[in-house]
Amino acid sequence: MVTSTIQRIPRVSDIPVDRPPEIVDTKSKILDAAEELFMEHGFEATSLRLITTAAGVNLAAVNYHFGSKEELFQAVLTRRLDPMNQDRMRLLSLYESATGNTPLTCENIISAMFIPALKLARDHQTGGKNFLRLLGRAYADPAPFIREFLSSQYAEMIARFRAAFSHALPHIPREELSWRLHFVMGALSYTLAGTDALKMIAQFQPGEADNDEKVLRRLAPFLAAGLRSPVENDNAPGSHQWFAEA
Amino acid sequence: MVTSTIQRIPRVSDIPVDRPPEIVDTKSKILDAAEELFMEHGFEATSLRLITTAAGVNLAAVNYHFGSKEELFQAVLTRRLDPMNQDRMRLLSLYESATGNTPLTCENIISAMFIPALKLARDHQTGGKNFLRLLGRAYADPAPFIREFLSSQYAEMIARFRAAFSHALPHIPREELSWRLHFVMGALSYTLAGTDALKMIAQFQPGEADNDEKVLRRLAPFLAAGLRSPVENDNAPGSHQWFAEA
DNA sequence: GCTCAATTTAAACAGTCGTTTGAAATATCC
DNA sequence: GGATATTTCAAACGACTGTTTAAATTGAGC
Repeated sequence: MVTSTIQRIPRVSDIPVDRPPEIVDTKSKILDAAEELFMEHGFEATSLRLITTAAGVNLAAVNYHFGSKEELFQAVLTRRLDPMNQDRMRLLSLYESATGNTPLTCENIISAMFIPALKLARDHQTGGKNFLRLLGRAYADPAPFIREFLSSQYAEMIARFRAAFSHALPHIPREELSWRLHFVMGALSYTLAGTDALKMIAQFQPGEADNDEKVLRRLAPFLAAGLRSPVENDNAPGSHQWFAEA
Repeated sequence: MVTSTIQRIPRVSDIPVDRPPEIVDTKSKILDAAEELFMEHGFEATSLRLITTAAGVNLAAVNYHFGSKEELFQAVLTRRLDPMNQDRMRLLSLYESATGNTPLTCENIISAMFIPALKLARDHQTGGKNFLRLLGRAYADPAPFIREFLSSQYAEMIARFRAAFSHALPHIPREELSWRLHFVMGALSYTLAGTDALKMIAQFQPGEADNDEKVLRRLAPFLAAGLRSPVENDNAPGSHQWFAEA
């Protein structure tokens, strides 16, 4: 019964990679260069001169086309983030209509979150890999304008997925579920951001093109198990005490 | 049988908070101010003039006592990170000797990782809360000198805990376990870093002093469930397909 | 071909950055 | 208490920052 619904669920390859026809105007050149350099050095450490030189355009072009460095950064993020979150919500709706009245599984919902990210990770042409790392790092950036921007960009998608998880896991209290969803988002962004930080913990040979995909294939079941885990009752007999107080 | 070993396990309150006797020399004043400002604005966005003004010392004092801005940042990290990781390993050894030949549970090992972090989170006097946020953000910082520094600082602790998890979860392949440990570290650092980012997903009222503790109490069981989850076999019948290929 | 708008360009703006310098002040030792 | 080492200080260094300006160039529309 579960497998019958899963078979009707679309595959990654069904989702077309929309490739805009090689735009080479100044605005796009700046966005591409900025995406790579912001990813590599972070927002503060990347100067406009570095970006405009790499893009082969005049220094003043950034302020002319985007207004300021901050607005350029937001434009870099929103160019891919907005379509990705739209994809996520569309995919979730597709799953829901495919399964009819039977609630989605955690795996379904996580797939709806991860597949659009995977789509970017696989898009070697348009620099999607760069973007995922940039996004993961933007999450941890202390700059208020970045936090507020991401917050507004994610608000709709988060609300949508929280409702889906709430449906799939009716026995988990609302507040607990919010936290678990936060953990999922955190693990995802951290994992996407740290492609080279992995050397710290595991020694893998980088360079494989589909590395991100392999990581997400391990991360998804890990998170699904966490989402489904029974809610701890502090005083229940037999439960683990974790960080017991005096 | 499990509970019998757990009862012998030390409690958080058993671990003394060592409070150095209010050092007020120039070096410490700089470290304290730098810790708070680096946490608030990040490494690049924090100027030495901001730090020295806040510390009430001369601008040249940083270069005199620490050599450079980068070395100051490393000193800020190492001041608390090194003792915390030592605590973690000591606690893990304590658990192991307490349970004798019976392998530790995931909960035990996670406790050994989290309790020293909690100890800092509770240490309102010496700015431990600031430090945890700073640490979480340093994880995601793209600056190579930060990544290399953290990598060397964590190497020993990570190896120690990987061995412990390998003992507790013998059925999980080595590479899979490395990834899961990475997910645990990521979720922990992301959670500690994002005290205000939480507003993005869940709407909580901040200001509670023991907020970090409450979060970790939810995060620990979530991660334990992920660590223990069965290893997925891609082609096994009945297993979820996740991101099915064509 | 002329007009008017959009875009690109070089140059300069007013600051801030991390770091260095050499003298002044303080602490330490015999 | 005088000599010596350590620490503090104000000032300046050269380089780099995001942004603005006004002139030069380009592109359509008619």
